[in-house]
Amino acid sequence: MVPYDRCFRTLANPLRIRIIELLKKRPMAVSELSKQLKAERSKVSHALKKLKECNFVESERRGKRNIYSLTKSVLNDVKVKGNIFDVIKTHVEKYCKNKRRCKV
Amino acid sequence: MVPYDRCFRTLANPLRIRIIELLKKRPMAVSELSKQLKAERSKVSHALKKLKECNFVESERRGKRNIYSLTKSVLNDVKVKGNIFDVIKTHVEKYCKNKRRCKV
DNA sequence: ATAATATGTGAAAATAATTTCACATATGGT
DNA sequence: ACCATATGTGAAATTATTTTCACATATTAT
Repeated sequence: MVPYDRCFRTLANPLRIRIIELLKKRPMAVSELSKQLKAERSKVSHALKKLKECNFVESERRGKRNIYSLTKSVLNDVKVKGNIFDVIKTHVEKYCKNKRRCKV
Repeated sequence: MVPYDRCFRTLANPLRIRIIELLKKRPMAVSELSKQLKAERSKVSHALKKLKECNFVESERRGKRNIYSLTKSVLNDVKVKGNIFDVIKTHVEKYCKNKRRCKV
């Protein structure tokens, strides 16, 4: 079976990529992301859920807000010998072991 | 705008990934891919078309057959300083400049 | 020229993903 | 306790992708 096409599927979406681009600058709450992206709040919520399932982002409660930030997988530089697929493979092996959080 | 979500979209498909995995071994004709994958021939054809549009594969006529092989982008090792997205970016910038072949 | 083999392609049908919206939950302030 | 704010979530409606199939094209051999 193919273990990493789910990661690609999660990345195959303009909104989700734009979220990642925004979070590169700094961690943000859902409402702020929504505002910056001019996108429906619940749309952003759904997008973040999928990003989280693949361990591209993580979240932390701060008061009423949920602050989302990129995981090490996305923030860290890639040190992979191999091609584009090996990069995804590495991500899955390194960051998606917890089946509960990422059923890749 | 997002320039590389199209690449992710193309990779977000089990059949297309399996094709790439097979082509890692050696170049193959459509009918052989179809046989190995136990997938409809025209399904494989459609899949290859998308892979080609994103410059993941290329093809060469040999008699009646069309032999498909992976492009350098997929065969070569990644030497990218950056994260998973920089890898895709590099692919797009390096291999998808010809707008006629890849309208990313 | 005809037949056989290999592949490509458009479009309808089937499936899957995204969007939207109403409602659920959770926290903090009054 | 009640209200306001922030976010999550299920499900229907919408939209996009994949699959299937009939047919088109291309090459080779007879």
